[in-house]
Amino acid sequence: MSDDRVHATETSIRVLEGIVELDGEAGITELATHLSVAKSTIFKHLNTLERKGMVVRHGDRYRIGLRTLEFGGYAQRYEGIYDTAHPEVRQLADESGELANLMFEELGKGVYVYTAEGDKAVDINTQTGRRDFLHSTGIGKAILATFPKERVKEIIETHGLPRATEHTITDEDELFDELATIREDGIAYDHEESTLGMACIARPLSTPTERHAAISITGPVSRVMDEEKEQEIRTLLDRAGNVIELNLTG
Amino acid sequence: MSDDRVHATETSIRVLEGIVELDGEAGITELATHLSVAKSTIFKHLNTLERKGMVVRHGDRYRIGLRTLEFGGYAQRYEGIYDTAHPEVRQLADESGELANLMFEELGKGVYVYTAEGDKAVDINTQTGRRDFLHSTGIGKAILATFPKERVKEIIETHGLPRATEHTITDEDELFDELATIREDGIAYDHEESTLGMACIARPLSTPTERHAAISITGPVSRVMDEEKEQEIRTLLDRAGNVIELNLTG
DNA sequence: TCCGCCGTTTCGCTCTGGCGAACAGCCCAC
DNA sequence: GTGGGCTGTTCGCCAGAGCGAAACGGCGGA
Repeated sequence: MSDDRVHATETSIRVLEGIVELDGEAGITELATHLSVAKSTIFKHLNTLERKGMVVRHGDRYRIGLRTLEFGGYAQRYEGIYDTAHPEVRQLADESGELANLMFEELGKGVYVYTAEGDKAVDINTQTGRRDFLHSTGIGKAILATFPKERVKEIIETHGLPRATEHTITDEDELFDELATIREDGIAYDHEESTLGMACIARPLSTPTERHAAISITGPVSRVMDEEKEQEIRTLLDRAGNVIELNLTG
Repeated sequence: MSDDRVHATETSIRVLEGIVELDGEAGITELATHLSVAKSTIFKHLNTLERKGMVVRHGDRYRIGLRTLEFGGYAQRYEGIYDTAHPEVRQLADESGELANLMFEELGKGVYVYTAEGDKAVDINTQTGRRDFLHSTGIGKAILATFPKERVKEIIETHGLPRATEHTITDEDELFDELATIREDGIAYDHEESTLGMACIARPLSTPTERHAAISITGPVSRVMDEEKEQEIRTLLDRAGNVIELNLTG
């Protein structure tokens, strides 16, 4: 590992990040002050990014361009898991009526790689590509449970255990206890740990690749945690998980 | 328009493009020869891109990272059209059983921003984020029909009218005639113009934003072009289009 | 064991990315 | 109208960074 890096590329990416941080839309001066970089610098970067479609301008405002979506599509597709898993996740959404998710780990955080809405699903902004901490969601904890203790410690070191709600697990020991339970049980729960009022039941996927992944169903506590419904969801997750794992090894 | 540009950023993006061109996965030397750039240069760029999650390495192979998917999500979301249109497109897929698409124009090409599969849908690789020429697909022609003639000429100048199949329209005058028909009719057809055996019926969306868009249903010629089914699809597209346009202006 | 391929590192030279300041266009207040 | 303050845009300079060529090291196949 060396510190050979291309500084200009980093600034360009910071420009993209800046646009996101400024609610997806920004002007040149706005970005310059937000990132503490000279206006003229931002100008040049936006110019090149626009030329490549990574950014698009509406008048004098810049937004993230659809070109990024193209690259995103490749990122999805070239993980074999996606192809076999996404129809199952969609079916999960149809059968449960709730929100179904597929998450991959990357750089110690969780990325929603596919999300499907059932007919009763709440309109929470869980959208494709979103990144989330692993410790504060059920689906994230399911992924963490598939990692060796060392790796989990590494992740905690880099990202910490920030609190999302009053129920978020922020204590390291408590987290390790929880992960042990998940490993035994094969299922992870999330009781309002990432969003108040929302619960989530998740199942890790054991994959032949280096990519760690999990699937989950999310919904309002009242619906998802109802004893009968909970059993039904566990069954659905298990079936889907088995199908995916079977197709992957097959 | 000036030629102020950040060369290093362009190389970084070319690296991403290179990975895609090499079927989504590449090594350093491979990329260096493919892009005619020094190995050490590629090395540095990949290092930087990896640190930012734009690229991910499995052993000594590099792939597009999921970080791009995150940016892609923002690109989708910050077009108001997406939020109101994507549930309708999903419903189109469910009702027709075929493939339903939502396309936006960007930089003179068409981007599939949302795609949904019905239960009989063929597994063609029309995936989210894919870019296509506008002249050689039904949904693309629907978008072209919403542009003034000048803009269409510009697009032809930059991208040409490359042939995809023997049925692709490659003559400029013929294309303009076709676009006139589409404007009158409100519906665009694609008879094996982009893929042999496949047909597509599309409807332009008139939006209050600068983004030009269209929706379509795609399937095998035998199914989609059946007279009865064709009428059904036209009705479905019209209903969905009206709902979307109503929600956008409302 | 050697050869060849690949990723990694080193090392200069050149060029360019980044800055600050000046310029230009727009809109609003007055 | 007209001036001030906000944009985006351009100019020119200089340290430093991007890039290439070549050398290094590690792995695997012949």
